[in-house]
Amino acid sequence: MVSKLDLYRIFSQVAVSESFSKAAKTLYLTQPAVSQSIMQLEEELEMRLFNRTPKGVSLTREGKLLYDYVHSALNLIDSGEKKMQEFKTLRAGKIAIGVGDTISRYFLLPYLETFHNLYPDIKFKLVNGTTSELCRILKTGEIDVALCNFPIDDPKLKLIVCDEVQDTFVYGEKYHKMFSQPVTFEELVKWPLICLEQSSNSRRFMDDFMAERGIEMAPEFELGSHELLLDFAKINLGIACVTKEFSKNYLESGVLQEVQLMEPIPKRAIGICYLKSVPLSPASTKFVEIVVNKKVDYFLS
Amino acid sequence: MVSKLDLYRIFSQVAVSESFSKAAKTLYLTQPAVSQSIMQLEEELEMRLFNRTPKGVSLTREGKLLYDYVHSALNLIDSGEKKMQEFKTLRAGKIAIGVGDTISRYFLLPYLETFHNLYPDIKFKLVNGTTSELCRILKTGEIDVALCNFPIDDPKLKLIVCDEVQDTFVYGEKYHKMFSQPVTFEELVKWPLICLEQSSNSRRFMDDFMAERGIEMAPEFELGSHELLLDFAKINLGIACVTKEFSKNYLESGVLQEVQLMEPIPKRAIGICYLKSVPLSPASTKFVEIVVNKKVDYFLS
DNA sequence: ATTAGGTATAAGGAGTGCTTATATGGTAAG
DNA sequence: CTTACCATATAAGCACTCCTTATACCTAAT
Repeated sequence: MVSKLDLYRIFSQVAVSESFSKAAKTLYLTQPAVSQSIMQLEEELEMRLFNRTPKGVSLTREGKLLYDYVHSALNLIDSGEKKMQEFKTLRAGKIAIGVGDTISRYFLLPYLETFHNLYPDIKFKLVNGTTSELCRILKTGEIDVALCNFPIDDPKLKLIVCDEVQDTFVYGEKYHKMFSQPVTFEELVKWPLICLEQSSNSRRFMDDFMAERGIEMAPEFELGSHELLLDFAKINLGIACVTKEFSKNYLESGVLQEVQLMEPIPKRAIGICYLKSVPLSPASTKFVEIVVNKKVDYFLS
Repeated sequence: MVSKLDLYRIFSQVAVSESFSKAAKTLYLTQPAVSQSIMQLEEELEMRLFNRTPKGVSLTREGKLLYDYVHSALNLIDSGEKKMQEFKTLRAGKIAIGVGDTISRYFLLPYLETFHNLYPDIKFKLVNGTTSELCRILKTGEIDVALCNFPIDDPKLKLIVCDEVQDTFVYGEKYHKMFSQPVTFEELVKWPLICLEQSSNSRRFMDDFMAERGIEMAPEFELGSHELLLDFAKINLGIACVTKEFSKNYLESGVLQEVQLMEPIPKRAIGICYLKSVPLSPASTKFVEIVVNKKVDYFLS
C-alpha cells in the first residue's frame, strides 16, 4: 500500500500533461519535485508507470490502467468536497426537526415555508412527539433540533425561547349568555371541560397551574389534537382549554369566545432546543436563526 | 480543494474506528496526530465532520456523506494498487507482440504456449507484418516486442539473436532425377523458381545474396506465405526457396527434397527486438527471457 | 471522590519534500 | 557535424510540515 496518497495527485496530473515539467507548472511545483514524486511512486509500486521520452512522458500499459483507477478516485474525492461545499452554502442538506403536534400545526409551518423558500434544496424530516419524547430522541441524534413547549429542565440541552402563548378557555354559541361576567377558576371547572390528553405538555402545564390553587380539572373530553378541541367547543360540547394564538380564526370570526377570568393564566413559552455538546450543522444553524428571529415570510403564512 | 489527500486516509479510519485514539493505534500514530489531522481537514472543508463525545467520535450527517465518497475513492486506489501487484507477479497484464508471418507459424508458437502455460493470466496481442513494418510500429508503442528476421540496422532497437535458420531450395517428385548432382547458383536460377514476395525480409536476404554474385532471381511464382511455397513445390510447379527449419515435415517425409548446392547459403538470424529507450514491462521481460533462453516446453511443441 | 478513558492544546524536534543548481540525453536546426 | 534547446535525472541544502511528548480538560463510571 502506497503510504502517500498525495503522490497520486501528482501522478494524475502528469498523466494528463504527458510531461513532468508541464505538470509541475500546473501544480505550482518545480520539475525535479514532480520527477522525484513519480520516481517515489514507481519505487513503492515497483512498477514503471511512465515511459520517458525526449518530448515528455507517456503512460506505460500498466500506468494507463492505474490511472483509470486513480482518476476515478480523485473525481470521487472532488465530488465529495463539492458536496461539502453545497452543505456549507445550504445548497444541499437535511434537517431533522422534532416538534410537538400542536406546535407543528400552528407555529412551525410558517418557519418551514420561509426556510424552504430561502433554501429549497434542504430536505426536512419531521418527527412528532411530546416534549419529553423529543428531548430523548435529541440525544439519540435522530433529530437535530426540537421545537416544543417549555418549561424543560435538562442540563444537556440548549434552550431558546421563541414565543409565548396564552392558554385560554373558549366556548361556543350556547354558552354565550352564561359568561357575561368574569369567573373564577373554581367556578370554571364546574362546567363540562374539553382538554388535551394528560400526556401533552400543555395539559400538564394547566393541570399544574390549577393544582397550585388546589383545584382539580376533570374534563368531560380528553382529545388528541388541538383542532378537535376547537371543533368540540364549536358544537357546544363544553368549555375548551386551548391556546389563544392557535385559535385566532375561531375567535376573530366570533364562532368561539373567550371566557373572562378573574385572574390571568400565565403565558407559556414555546422554544427551540438542541444538544449543547453537538455543534449544529449549517442548515440547522440557519433554521434556528430563522425561528428565534421570527423571520417569517408573512406573505406566505 | 483539500491539498493533503493523506488526511482522507486518517479520516476514513477514524470514521470506521469511531474514535481518534483507536484510529491512531490502527494507523500507528498518536492520538494528537489524528486529532490534529481531523481538525485540519475540518478547517479546510470548513465543515464539522465528527461529533466529539466522551466515548469517542461519530460522523455528522455531512461527515457521513463525505465518508461515502472517500471510502469508495480509497477502495479504488487499493484496487489499482492490487492490479499493479498482479502485473508485477505476472498474474495480469498484456503483451503485444509483433511477428513476421512465417515466424509466427513455425517459430513463435511453442514459446507462446510455454509462456501461456506459465502465466495463463497474461493476454496476448499479435500483430503481423514485415520486419520493417514491425520496426516502425515498435516505435509507436503499438507493440512491446517484435520477433523478426535479421539483419536489422536500427540504433534505437535492442536486438537479440534467438535462432539461426537455413534457407534452402526444395523440389518435388518430378524434379527428382534432375538434381542428382550438386548445382551452382547460376544453374539453379534457370529453373522455375517459387519465392516469397519481394517485400519480405527473407526474400530480400536471398535477392541480396544472389546479387552479390551478379545473379538475378526471376521467380515464376511470388507467394504470400511460406506454407504456399511448400504446397506449390509439392505439386511440382517449380523449385521453392524455403526455410529449412520450417519445412522439416515435408523434408523428413520425403515429399520434398533439398537441392544440393555447390556453395552453401549462409544462415540467416531470427531475433527479438524492442526499443532501447522504453523499459520492458514485467510480462514482456519474462517473455523475452523465455524466447532467448529457448525455454520451450517440448512436450507441447 | 477518584479513576479511567476520551479529546484538545502546546511546544519541540525529526524527517520529508521542496527548491536551486547541475548533469545528462536526444532532437532539430544551422 | 556541431550547436542549441528541450526534456528528464541527480545532488545537496534548507524550510516546513507533521508527528511526538507532555499536559489539560471533560465525562462517565466505580
